[in-house]
Amino acid sequence: MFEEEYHLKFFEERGFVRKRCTECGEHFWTLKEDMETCQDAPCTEFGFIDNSPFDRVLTTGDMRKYFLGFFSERGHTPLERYPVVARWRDDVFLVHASIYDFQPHATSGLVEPPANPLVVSQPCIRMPDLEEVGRTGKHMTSFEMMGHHAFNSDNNFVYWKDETVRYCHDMLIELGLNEDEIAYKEHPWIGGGNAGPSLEVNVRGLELATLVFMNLEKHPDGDVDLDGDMYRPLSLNVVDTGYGLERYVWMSDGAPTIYDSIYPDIVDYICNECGISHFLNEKEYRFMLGEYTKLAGRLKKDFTDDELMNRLIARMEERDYCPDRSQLVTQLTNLKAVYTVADHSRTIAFMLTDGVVPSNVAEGYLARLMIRRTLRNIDRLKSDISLWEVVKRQIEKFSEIIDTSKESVVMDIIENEIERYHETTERGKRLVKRSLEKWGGKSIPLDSLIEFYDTHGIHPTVVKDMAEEIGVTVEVPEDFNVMLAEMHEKPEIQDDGTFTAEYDVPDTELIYYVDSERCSFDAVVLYSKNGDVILDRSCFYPEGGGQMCDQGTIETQDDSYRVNHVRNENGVIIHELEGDIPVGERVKGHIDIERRKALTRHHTATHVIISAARKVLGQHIWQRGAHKSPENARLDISHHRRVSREQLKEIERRANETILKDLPVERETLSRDEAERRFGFELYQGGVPTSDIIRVVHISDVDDLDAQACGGTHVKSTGEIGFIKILGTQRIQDGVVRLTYSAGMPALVRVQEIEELLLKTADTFDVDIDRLPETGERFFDEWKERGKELEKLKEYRSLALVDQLIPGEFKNGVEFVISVLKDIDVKEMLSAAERITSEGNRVVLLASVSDNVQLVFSRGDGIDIDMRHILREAAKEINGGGGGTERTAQGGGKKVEGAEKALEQAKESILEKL
RNA sequence: GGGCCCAUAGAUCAGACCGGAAGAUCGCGACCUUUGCAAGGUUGAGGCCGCGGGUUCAAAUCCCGCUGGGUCCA
Repeated sequence: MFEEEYHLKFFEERGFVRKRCTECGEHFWTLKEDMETCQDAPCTEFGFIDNSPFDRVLTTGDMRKYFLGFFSERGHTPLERYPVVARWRDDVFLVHASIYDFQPHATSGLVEPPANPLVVSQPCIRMPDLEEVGRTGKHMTSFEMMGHHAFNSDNNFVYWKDETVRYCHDMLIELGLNEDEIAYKEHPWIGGGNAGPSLEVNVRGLELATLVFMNLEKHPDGDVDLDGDMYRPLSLNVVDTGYGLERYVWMSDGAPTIYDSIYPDIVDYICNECGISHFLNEKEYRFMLGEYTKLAGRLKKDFTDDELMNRLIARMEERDYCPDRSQLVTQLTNLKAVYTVADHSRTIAFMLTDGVVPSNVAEGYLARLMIRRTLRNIDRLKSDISLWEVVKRQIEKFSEIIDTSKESVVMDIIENEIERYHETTERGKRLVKRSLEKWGGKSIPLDSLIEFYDTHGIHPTVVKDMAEEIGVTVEVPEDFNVMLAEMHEKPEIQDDGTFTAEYDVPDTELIYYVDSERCSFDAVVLYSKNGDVILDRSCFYPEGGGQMCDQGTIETQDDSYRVNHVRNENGVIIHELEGDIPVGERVKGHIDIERRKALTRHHTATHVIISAARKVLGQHIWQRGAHKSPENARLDISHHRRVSREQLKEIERRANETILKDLPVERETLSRDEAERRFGFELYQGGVPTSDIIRVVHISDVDDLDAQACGGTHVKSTGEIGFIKILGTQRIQDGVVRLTYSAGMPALVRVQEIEELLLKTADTFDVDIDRLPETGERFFDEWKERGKELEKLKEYRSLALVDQLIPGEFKNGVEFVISVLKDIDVKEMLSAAERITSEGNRVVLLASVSDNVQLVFSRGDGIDIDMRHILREAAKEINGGGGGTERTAQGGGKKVEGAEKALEQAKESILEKL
């Protein structure tokens, strides 16, 4: 694939030869005629451990600086790194590669890239290799991808394959590498709807960079077939390179594992705390670990741990070391947990400081997953090491690239997560214990194991450990995870086929941006079909940014049409009305200005609220959704705890303070690039605009600057909002809190309503509203007391009832106690019947008449009749039914006048059966 | 965004599948036993069975909605 694409001038000039890897069969370019393999794992074993090919030892900071410097000197603009959570994209949660920063809008050509060419060191998070972390010595969940990118268009060619490879090659040589050692492996690249040729840069078993040349995009009409999908040439050709920062550092110091290279201090700290010896300056130990990493890197993913261990021991014995197998296994198992904690803690640090709030949904879940995994590993190490302590060390260690300002919030979040983890494990343990008791020494069935994990979050290994403590073996199938995955599998959601229609009209002139107070306008009809009317210009604000649309009327010379809904389709405003207006007609539009004003107040109020919430709850607050109607508005924010009453009142107080200060609400139209530079990604709280030019709305305050990219309508100054009343909070998801509030007149109306409710309630109790709480409490207490008293009295009454009913009528040696009562509870009748039938040879047939009829039939132990049958037959007389026990049945019906007859009938059938 | 689960006494949970008088254990109070403690015994208090509807003669139990919580997956 793309074979012809790889014959670069650079390769030719320098005398590279194209070879085929004897292991994997892929082609690669090298200066060394006799190079056999592609120099990537598993074809080539790591050859840099304790044997660095570089001429210097680098720290992560050194390498980052070096790389950025190298490319700056060669005309690249260095960029600040982006957050690890991809707020500007809706297709992914986390940044997996440096190019993600510029997708989809810069790579598609819709938006200019922030610089061209550019260089960045972008922290990335990759979860798919989670299980490999700590096991292979090289996998990490977070890493920095250093990348230099160039965006080539028809009228702006920057550089392409040749220069890219040249840069990479020069840099590696500058680091002291012998150029003979480099292999450029051909590796067609497909992903994210794009494709193109790519070269992997491999040295001594490690892939040091990937140079991707994106020049194709997926398109049904394309004529390039890749894996069954059709692709066509891209208008923009993008140089997408990725250099794994940590790998350079690792290669430079040749540590036995990447973790020992990147986090030696953290690894030491964890080992010390857990009492694990990890002395890399001991020759035998260092050799062992290095060989382990080499083997783990060389063997394919499906190796068994046993095989690996055999080979490792064999290698050690070659050196005349005599390892103890079980000790080795224990040490490596412990190390795996240590490395996992070291690796995950940095990922957690990146995620939380970049504003991810742990949750059960979206990227929040990924954060929780990392935290739980880490805590589980800490548990496995049987240590009381504090996760917060490790994360804190990571934040400090990587302060050059991690935001240290959020420490206190991050600590609070982690503490909260630890608490929850412990609660879940405790609850889980109790559940498992009960289940083990229930299955009484037998193994727990697989279904229960799945339920424990899927529903209660208890990992099967936890169940296994607990079961073994009490001597029960539990089999956890090897493919447990696969089974779970299959369970969750569901049919793919079909594209519903809806598409936005293309209208052949120019974009509508948006009057509401120019003059937000204007409520009537003249316009010409450009299009009208099925009630969808398009004008050349409009005041009508379409539904968007969580703000409901305007309503109003459009008038022609003779008619007036009500505008029910307004929408925006790619810059064209569509007015939905009942009927059509001929194209070309001149019309007058009027918007419902009161509705608009209410919407506007709620929109600005939303900005005020989010700013207040940030101050009260913390800088991690992020808008997860918002809705503004004329009556009220709601704002969903990311937050890890419930918002307390006090915090709520404080947010409300601050919001109203902002109103009282009557601060100007400023609108600015900025280039995307400038807006991002000035305000950061916090601009995109409400979503990411697709345009190059952004409208930024900000409320200037002395100590705060709330800025958002926002297309909604806003008041001129905060005083116009009048008054904000928070109506309530809701936790709509774990980690997401919804605030509902009202602004302006609707807020007052709501306050008045609440006052009404209070007054009405106070009136019922005949007290002042101030005394309502204590009065309510008193009434509730008294109500409970009376309930208890009533219970007692009824008990007495049932005693009296017994005396009143006996003796009954004797027939066939049985004493029949039969009575139709009035307003007696079933409970009383049961109680009386129980007493009566406990001695003598008695049958009790009771009915109580109120709105309906309740029956209680009971008999002494000596009489062998199923009272349920008797009762069900009798209940037919009152259109009812019943049930109970053989000895005592109860039931009832609706036909009050049949009560007597029912008892009579029951007596007859009992006599028949005696 | 999708799935699953839970809410009953101060705490932990039965009861729910299959509707028919609200239960256990721990904790709390009193008394007994004991020099005292620990422990044991006797006994008692403590429940809008999360909220609101519906079905039914009858709902903790079945159905619907809501609220609060847990959990797995993308």
